[in-house]
Amino acid sequence: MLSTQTSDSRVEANSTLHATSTEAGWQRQGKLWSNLKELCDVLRIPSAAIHTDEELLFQHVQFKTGQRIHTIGQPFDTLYIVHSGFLKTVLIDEFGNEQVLSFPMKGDLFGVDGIHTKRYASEAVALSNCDLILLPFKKLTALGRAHVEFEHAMYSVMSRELVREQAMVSMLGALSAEARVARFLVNLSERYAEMGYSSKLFNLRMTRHEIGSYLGLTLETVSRTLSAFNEIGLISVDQRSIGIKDLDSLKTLRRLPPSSSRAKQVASRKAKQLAQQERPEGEWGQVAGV
Amino acid sequence: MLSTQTSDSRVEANSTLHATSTEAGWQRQGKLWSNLKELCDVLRIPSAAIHTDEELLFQHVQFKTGQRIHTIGQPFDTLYIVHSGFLKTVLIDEFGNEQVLSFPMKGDLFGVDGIHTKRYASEAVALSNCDLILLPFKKLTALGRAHVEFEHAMYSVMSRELVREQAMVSMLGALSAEARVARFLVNLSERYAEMGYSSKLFNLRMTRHEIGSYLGLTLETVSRTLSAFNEIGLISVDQRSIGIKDLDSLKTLRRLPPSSSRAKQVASRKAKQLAQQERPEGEWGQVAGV
DNA sequence: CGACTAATTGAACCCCCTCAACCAAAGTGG
DNA sequence: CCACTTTGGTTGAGGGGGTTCAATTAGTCG
Repeated sequence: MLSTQTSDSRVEANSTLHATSTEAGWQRQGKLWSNLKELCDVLRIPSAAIHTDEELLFQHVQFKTGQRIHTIGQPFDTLYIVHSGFLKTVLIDEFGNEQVLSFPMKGDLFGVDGIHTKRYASEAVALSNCDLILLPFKKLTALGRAHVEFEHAMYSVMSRELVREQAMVSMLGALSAEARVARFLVNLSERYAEMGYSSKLFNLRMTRHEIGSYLGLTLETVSRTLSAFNEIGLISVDQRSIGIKDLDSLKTLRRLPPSSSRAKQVASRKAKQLAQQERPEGEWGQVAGV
Repeated sequence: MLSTQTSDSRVEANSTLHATSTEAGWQRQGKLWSNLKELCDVLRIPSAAIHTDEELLFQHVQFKTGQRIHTIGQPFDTLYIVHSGFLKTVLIDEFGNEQVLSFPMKGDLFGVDGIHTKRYASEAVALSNCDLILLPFKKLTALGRAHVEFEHAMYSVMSRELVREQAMVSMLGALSAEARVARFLVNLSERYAEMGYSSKLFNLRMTRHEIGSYLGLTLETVSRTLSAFNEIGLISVDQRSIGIKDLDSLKTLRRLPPSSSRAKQVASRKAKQLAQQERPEGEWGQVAGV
């Protein structure tokens, strides 16, 4: 099983470049520079039309677990692209409470919120050792003028971020706690798959508290929900280790419809063998599974 | 199942003659074209460095109350800037439930979510008669290459949208119903002020249901909260008419985790409403009841 | 090994939702 | 003109989903 330990930069099979740093490249000095094509590849931007003879290079920078990449109010001048590793971005309210906004990982762009006010509106913290590509905003705008495709791509990436935020708003506004946790797991699974890791077995990089903050729940509710999913066979849980057992049920898990359907706690407790549903679409899907 | 008035944009017999005095200029055909400077002004973008001799013109288009500007999945090619009027953007889930994402009004940009997938990810509906400026995406990118300031401004506007969404996520994830409604009112008040309207007395353009959807609450909770604010003197409410009475209290109203903050508000209420002890103890926190 | 953080689990509470009744305003049609 | 319907808003009663408080266990690091 792919232990989701410190990120392994060799997972990128598409890139033909020689692996500069062998593995665990972050701590030595990691990769130091990327060219434009590599940058586009990481961002999942079609780099076909990019002039590969471009001289432009983009600096990398490494952060260790717990380090802060930028803080709220700090003057903005560069965007960050995750080359490897895991992070969180948080808002901090007037009482010092953290509100997790996102969990950037490979291919994700962050820092965009700083463009408007020229100061970062959020704080980014490394949840693991990270290798980030620096994308100075000035260089970005210059690139946009030089390469039409790149300009379009940057708009596209920012649009993608906006759509993602919209999905978050929709989720927070309409879904039950169980549905939120289920979607969170499915989302994580898909992102791991995109990154070349196992989508069925992975380790969470964040605490229950951070998950709860991200989903608008308390850490206890997150823990309970994971335990419930474990009991009914949707997943297996052991601390940070998550095994996806029944992806379809997780995907179709919605807000528990009105009241007629069986209580969820009953299902989790004793409904291990009553896996029948007479409805065309049991909102809980196949419970039995294994 | 009931599909909601598909692209048939014909609305109720709203004669073009009878003018709604609030927003003049939309009727007939309103303004037909804006130049770049006007566009920047509406977007609150510094237009100093813009060449005023620019030939480029931007077309306007008018929509009447209830009409749909774009739908989910519709091919994307243009952004919209609100010149006058009020709208809502919504997501529609698999069961047909609307999730309100934003209430665009003068100076706001929408349609950005369509850039990424080349199809609109949300639906925009006019809540009043509207005058919109069309901003074809191709024209935008061309402008960005021609005018450095404009390119920066567009990034800035998109960044602003992202920050706004982040604030929504934070609110939905952490604030109580009362705090959400209070923030919503403060936010509305400020936006009205920016637009030159009164910040103390205005009419809501949206239903309780739409407010609730936007805030992640039910319409009943919104209604009750507004009534409660009315009772303790923070606002005055009469249907769609809102009067802001105590802006500071609205601004400082937060989640009430400990009972201390509740006690404060109770005291505030008693101080202001000592006269009436007759009515049954309201829903406002079960002060003495139970 | 202790000290600390993270996670699990239980019990009680309460905020908000659900369901429901009622009201007001604005159409609609006779 | 007035019944009738529709839409939007208010308010009440009750229940439940999630929080809060609290105790226990597991994992981590000095």
